[in-house]
Amino acid sequence: MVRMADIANAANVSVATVSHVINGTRPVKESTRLRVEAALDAAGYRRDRLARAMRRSTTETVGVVVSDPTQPVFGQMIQGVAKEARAAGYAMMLASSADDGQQELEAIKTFKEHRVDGIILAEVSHDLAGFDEMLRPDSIPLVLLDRLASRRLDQVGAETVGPMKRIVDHLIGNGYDDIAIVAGDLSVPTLQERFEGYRQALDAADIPLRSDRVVDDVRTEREVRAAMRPILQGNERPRALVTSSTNITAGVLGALHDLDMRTPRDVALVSFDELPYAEHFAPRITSVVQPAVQMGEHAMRLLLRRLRNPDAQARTIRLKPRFVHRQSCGCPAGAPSPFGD
Amino acid sequence: MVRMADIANAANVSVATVSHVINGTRPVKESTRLRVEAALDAAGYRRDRLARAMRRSTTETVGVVVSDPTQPVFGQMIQGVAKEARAAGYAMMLASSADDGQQELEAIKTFKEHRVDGIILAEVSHDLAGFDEMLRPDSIPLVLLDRLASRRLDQVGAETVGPMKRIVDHLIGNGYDDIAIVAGDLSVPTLQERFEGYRQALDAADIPLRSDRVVDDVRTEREVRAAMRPILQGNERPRALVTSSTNITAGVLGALHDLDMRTPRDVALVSFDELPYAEHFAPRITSVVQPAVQMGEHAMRLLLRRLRNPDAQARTIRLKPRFVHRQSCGCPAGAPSPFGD
DNA sequence: TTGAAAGCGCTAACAC
DNA sequence: GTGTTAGCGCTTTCAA
Repeated sequence: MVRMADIANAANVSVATVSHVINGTRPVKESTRLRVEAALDAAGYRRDRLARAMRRSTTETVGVVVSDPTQPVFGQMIQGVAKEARAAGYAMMLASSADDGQQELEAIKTFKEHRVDGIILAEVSHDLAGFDEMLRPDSIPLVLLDRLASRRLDQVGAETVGPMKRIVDHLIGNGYDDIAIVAGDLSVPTLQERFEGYRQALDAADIPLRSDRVVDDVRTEREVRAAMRPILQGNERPRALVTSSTNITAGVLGALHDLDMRTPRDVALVSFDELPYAEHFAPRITSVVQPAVQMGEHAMRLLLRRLRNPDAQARTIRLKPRFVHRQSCGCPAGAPSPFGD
Repeated sequence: MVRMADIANAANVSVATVSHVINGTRPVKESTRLRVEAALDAAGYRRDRLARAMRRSTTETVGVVVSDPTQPVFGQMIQGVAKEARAAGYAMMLASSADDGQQELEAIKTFKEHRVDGIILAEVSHDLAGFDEMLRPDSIPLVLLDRLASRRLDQVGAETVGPMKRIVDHLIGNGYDDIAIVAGDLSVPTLQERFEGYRQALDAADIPLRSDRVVDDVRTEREVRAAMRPILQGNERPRALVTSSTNITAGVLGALHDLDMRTPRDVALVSFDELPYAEHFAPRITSVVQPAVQMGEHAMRLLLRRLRNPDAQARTIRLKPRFVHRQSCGCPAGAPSPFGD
């Protein structure tokens, strides 16, 4: 690699002048500047961000931890972060945690060793040990994405309770009064919130909450699939289902397939989170869609703001999801979307 | 951050000794070692990879460029790279190129500024300017993923011609003799190869290649959707379709939906590349599935090998895709998979 | 078995 | 308007 010293030699100036030409950090006589720029060009000089970071103690790099980059929603968040990072001249380091608190901590430590300026945690494990340490004000700037925690932290998520209530309301408005929720692991805060939306919708409609209509403590697609089979069989089955995440929806679809059941004919379905390419496939599932790309963008912007102003007050941003009205909720075909989009 | 010098002070040794204790780079007397380790622990020392990289001129970081992280197949590749990188103690920088040669070059330059040890290009733009420069032996180690180029480079891809031929053979074996291919942009090498597989299958079956059965020069899902409508209308329509990528398949599904057509009833369909969660949805599309995670793993391993041995001979790895036999190809239900899986 | 010190490439304080 | 130089935190050579 060609260094500043080489350029300085070629242009007959000091390294200081070269540095100032490159960074525009102090006035340089026109003729000198041109000479330096010519030398820079001729040599194909590229700055060494390592040395620069060393000296300035800022790497202009952010670390992003996601639980699973193969899930489209995380790909979208990554995309959003990457876009804003690039615009601000930041590089992005990425690590995958497999939703495991241990690996997540590991990744954070590695990021710190690399002296990233800040960290974005897309879907922090809810059981993250050493979480308190992150709250220490002298710790590295941190933004939480998707799964939120303390309001003392910068964080970006989607609205959950309201939208979930709204799609359950929609089912109720369609005449369903026996609605089950496949809620997933209720110790996860976001899933807990989605359940809360369901609860509120039933409450508002004076429908009693029945524990045999709440499928919780299921984590994987496979578990959901297995758990749903007995529930969907027989005449006692619920007439409508609400699902709380992509994987859960996938598991439910698996169970429906196993039983050769159709939606909305045999059971109505609405889903929080959408499966990719969902618009092309049957069943066409009425869904709440999180604006994942924008969430990533906001997270990066929040981090940049914090880097510029370390003492800024912590901010929590909740973005509105979109409602996509399709057929699985059992509305008459061609009916206008009750969601106003 | 606590520095080595602090540890050296605390343990009453020189920084050299601290360094050697941490890295195990020279024998240290047991008692000294214990004292240093105690001090390390007490202070919660974490090494500074920046300073280390500065001195050793290796960052133990790799750069990955993908064209679009929201596409599951790239998420999978990223996952594979991340896993192997972590196992080898490497950090991963990620940039998204939007399949644009300009942004791709930009990302590569930024990576070089950050002095990454090597770069993985997942789906290099086929029009990448300055490509020759990468072939220069003094350039930074590089591995191509998915879209391959010169055999003088390390690269990892999936087999294409053979598998494509095989699924077209499968259609032919099912009695279809009027098969169209939705080939996408044939200036993209991987898509060109897939087309070649189609051509070979027709050739082997003595079916003439008709230019009105080749839909090329379509790039986006939207373009495919629009282009397919006239082709699918009327009685002259092909009886079977082969699609060359996820986006193309999505566009075809859109067109089928627009025309209220079903597969395999109105037209049979097989797809190269699979849409995520495809197993849960109708139509259930017979597909060739690339082992994207393993491709990512191999790419990282190839890069590590090159870093250890810069003079190793360039290697091209082609992984076998899986065949997933479903209903869209029009085989009788319950027929055994002709693919032997 | 250990320590002193040079130096990786840059930025910025200070001097002229 | 420009140059000299200390120093960021580490690794590693040389010397003891």
